[in-house]
Amino acid sequence: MNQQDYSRAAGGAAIGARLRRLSENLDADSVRVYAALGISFEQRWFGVLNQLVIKGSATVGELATTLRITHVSVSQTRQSLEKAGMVTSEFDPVDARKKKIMLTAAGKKLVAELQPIWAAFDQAALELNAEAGDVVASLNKLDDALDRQSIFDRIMNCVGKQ
Amino acid sequence: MNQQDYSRAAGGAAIGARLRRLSENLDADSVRVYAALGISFEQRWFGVLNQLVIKGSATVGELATTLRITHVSVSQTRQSLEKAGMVTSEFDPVDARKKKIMLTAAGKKLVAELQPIWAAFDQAALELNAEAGDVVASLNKLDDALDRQSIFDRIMNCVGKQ
DNA sequence: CTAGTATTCGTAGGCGCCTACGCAAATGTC
DNA sequence: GACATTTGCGTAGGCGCCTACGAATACTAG
Repeated sequence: MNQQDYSRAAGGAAIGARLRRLSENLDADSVRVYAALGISFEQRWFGVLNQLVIKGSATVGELATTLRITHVSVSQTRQSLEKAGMVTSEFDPVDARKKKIMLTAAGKKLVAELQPIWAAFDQAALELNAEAGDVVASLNKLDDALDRQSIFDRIMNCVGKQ
Repeated sequence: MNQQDYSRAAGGAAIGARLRRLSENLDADSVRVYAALGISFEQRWFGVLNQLVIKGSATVGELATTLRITHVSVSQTRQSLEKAGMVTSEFDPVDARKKKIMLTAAGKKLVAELQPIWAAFDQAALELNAEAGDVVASLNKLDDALDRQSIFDRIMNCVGKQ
């Protein structure tokens, strides 16, 4: 057996830990990439920054919905980006509860620097996906399966049947 | 397009976020399961507890290696388990640097209660895996591919080629 | 035996995300 | 117009994991 023994052997209850470890490894390597290229970029910025490039501007709530994370997380990312001078925000004149976020000049410059790196990510992801027998397709199916019935429901059913 | 649009469309740099979200969903549902069944159990205990069942006892370093996490994380989990009265620990008489961890009576009782739930997890995971077109096999291949060449190396290669 | 090195575990603080909760602005109801 | 409800965003604190660093014990040369 190889070094993935534990993850591969420990059964269903360990799958969460396995995915977490995988995502943390990806994040850690991403951080190394940005550091190696001398670009000051935090991993958590990606989603928001990427969306701002696409949409031009967006509110906290819109970003949360699109990125499928909480508005709290978006709010924290906004603060981080704002502190770093990459975005600015202003209250919507029509609805003062909403806060619109947009790129600054520095933010646009950063994004421009990031484009080739993100392209490299895409390329590497395609390679890896091919080597892994289209793991992305499997993840899509997994997401769909979880939409049909949550893990919670599935487990409670199994427990009930015992 | 469905609600996974963003993750599915945002390319390679978002795959980490996607996996993180997936693992967090799994963890969250697991917490709900234990809560619904009235069992006081923390998700991070799983790896250590599971290994102690298998091995009887183990040191911090051994657990870290087997679980493929840092000794720091194991140390923190040990403290949590010890505080909850599920394990005890003692220094190895032969090598006083090592700390041996073992289940208490309460810990063994907890593990006994958990067995049917972990079995349900296994069952649910098998179902899900079947629905997702053997996502576990793909993850195994992905781990193998990353062993061959890290994400970091792959991306730096791509960046260099541009 | 002693000095330097390696091993083992711990604390401090950070990551990106989360839930719980609070506040202010907008909306609906009477 | 007054009041409750809903909506949008924020703070506080927690999750499981991490890196950086430090302390104590064991090992290795000379």
